[in-house]
Amino acid sequence: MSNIVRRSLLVHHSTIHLRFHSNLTPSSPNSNKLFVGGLSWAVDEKSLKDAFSSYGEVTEVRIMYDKDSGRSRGFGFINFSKGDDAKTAKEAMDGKALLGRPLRISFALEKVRGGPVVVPRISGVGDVTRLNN
DNA sequence: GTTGAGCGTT
Repeated sequence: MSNIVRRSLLVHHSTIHLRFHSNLTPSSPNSNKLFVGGLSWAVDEKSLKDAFSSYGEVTEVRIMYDKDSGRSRGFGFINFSKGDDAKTAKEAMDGKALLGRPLRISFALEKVRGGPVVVPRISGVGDVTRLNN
């Protein structure tokens, strides 16, 4: 009888270990940067800074605007001087409404340009003999 | 004139 050809999945899963920041749930006040979402399209940096500067010293407030329309994308970033204040502001303003729209605050992911980019080193794939050494 | 979850440039 015909034998069911077993799919030889001997390809393992390679040894690609994608290491993220090992923190998929940024609930740690280790970062002083807060991600603010759910912002109204009428909210500006001044309003945010004015609303968050009351909980701590805001050193940086950045709202992402669209390059086509020039309207705010509805999210921004707030940089506090202390992570503790950021956590306080987060726990304090998260869920609250600003300009008629509820805010969604969470710790921002450190997007660093030219940061520690983890290069997946593929090993055991073909006869790749040290192409990257 | 609109829309509605998300993660950004100097």
